[in-house]
Amino acid sequence: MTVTGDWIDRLPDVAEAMGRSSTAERVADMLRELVIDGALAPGTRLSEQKISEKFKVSRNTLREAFRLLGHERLLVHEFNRGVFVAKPGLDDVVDLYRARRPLELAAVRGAASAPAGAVGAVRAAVEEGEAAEARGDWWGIGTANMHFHQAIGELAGSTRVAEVMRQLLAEMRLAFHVMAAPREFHAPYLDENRAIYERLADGRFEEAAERLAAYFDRAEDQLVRAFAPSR
Amino acid sequence: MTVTGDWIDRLPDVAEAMGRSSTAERVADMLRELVIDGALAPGTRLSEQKISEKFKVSRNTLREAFRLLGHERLLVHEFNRGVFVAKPGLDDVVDLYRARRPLELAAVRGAASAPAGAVGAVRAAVEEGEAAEARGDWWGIGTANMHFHQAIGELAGSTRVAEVMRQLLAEMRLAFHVMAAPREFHAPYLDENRAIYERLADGRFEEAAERLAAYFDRAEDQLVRAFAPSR
DNA sequence: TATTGAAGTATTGTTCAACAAATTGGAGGT
DNA sequence: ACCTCCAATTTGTTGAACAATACTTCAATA
Repeated sequence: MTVTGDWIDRLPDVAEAMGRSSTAERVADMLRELVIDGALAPGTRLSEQKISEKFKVSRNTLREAFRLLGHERLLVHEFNRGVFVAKPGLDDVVDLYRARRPLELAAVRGAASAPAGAVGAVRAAVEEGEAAEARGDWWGIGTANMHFHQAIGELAGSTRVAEVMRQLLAEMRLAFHVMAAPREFHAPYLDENRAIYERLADGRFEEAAERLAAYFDRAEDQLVRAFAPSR
Repeated sequence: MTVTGDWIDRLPDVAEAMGRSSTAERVADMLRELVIDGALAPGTRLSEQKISEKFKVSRNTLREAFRLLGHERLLVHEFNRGVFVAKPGLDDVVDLYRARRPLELAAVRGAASAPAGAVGAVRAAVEEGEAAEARGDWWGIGTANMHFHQAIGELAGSTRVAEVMRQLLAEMRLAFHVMAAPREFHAPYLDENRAIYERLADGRFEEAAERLAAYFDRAEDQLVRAFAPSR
């Protein structure tokens, strides 16, 4: 039995499953959720004192959490003034699309060598969206749409691309809170997402990419228009 | 004279020029330089106590700096164990190229709408490399090469793309420290960089992109081979 | 010999209290 | 309405303290 073999190497990384996380990270997780869900409106100032009292953590720990979220562009840290919930403007939205487009398109075009299960995740996101639509949960549709694009990014099979996508999409989410009528925004894309998925599943990657490109054109255009009033 | 006009808006952001930065950021800057230049070898453990004494900052402030660099993947933070200089492996190098490729290629293909001065930055990087070669400064060649690709990324005209590129390239820099013979690695690409620049300056973007793609193939292949021994 | 267990030590995680430095807001004078 | 000055508030940073965890050492055991 001392012939351990190497099955041990194949064990999943349990590190995270156990409570292996700092309180700063947990605080950051909470704040991230609050920001993304819109509980904290863009532009809101986050007082160190109040929040550290509310969460029962020290100011130092809270500041670590702020640093985390600052790097994700969900909060902006103004020196000697405090941290605020980011308030994406029109220029930010344009910038976001400029970053997303090449990453997502390349991921789809190269989906032939996507990691196992990646296409399945795309399908899951499509169905998640359709389910949300069925029960009239428009915010759920938006969430599913984010999951869809996250899954698209995952096709690239790159940890870093996935990470970047996660950040970009979280910021998109914030942008939706700033714009005029987010409610009707996502629904029209449900069919489009399914169409993209089906081509993906069929191995017609170039077709899928073209559709995705068209999606980007339309979505950006629409979102930019929705931003016209503000900023 | 009260007709201030709007020239004031065009002033450069002075915020950073004045001492407008936290000590945590300054500490992070120093550490970043040390890590990128190889003064701190990959895998090195960074003791909070020793470094905070050396830099004369409190542990709390130092930890904020660690958080910053951790997000850039230059340091890895292992819970309850400390922070270490990241030690990129073969898989990381592959991942880095997977992220860089689509971003840089898209930037070059769309260079027609690059911001003013962006192409000039590419040229500057090319010449910086040639100057370094002339005086036999091989590490300078590597630096110039990073600047070249950073400038390529800048063609996309996106703050976020530029930021992502900066991070990816800093990590590449780390990878070079791990690999076998970094010395001879960069020099062969000097001519290639110039060729790409010239096509860029001539508006032959697709040609430039094709050359860049070929560069990626060669470089990744070569780098992966250089990693064979370790990890 | 190799593995397990039980100290003791060193390091990180987190909190707290204090003070310096900067921004904000308003009172008061012009 | 505008400017100056002052006070209140908030952030920036420090140092010390304690808890929780990891690392080391060494003895005991199979």
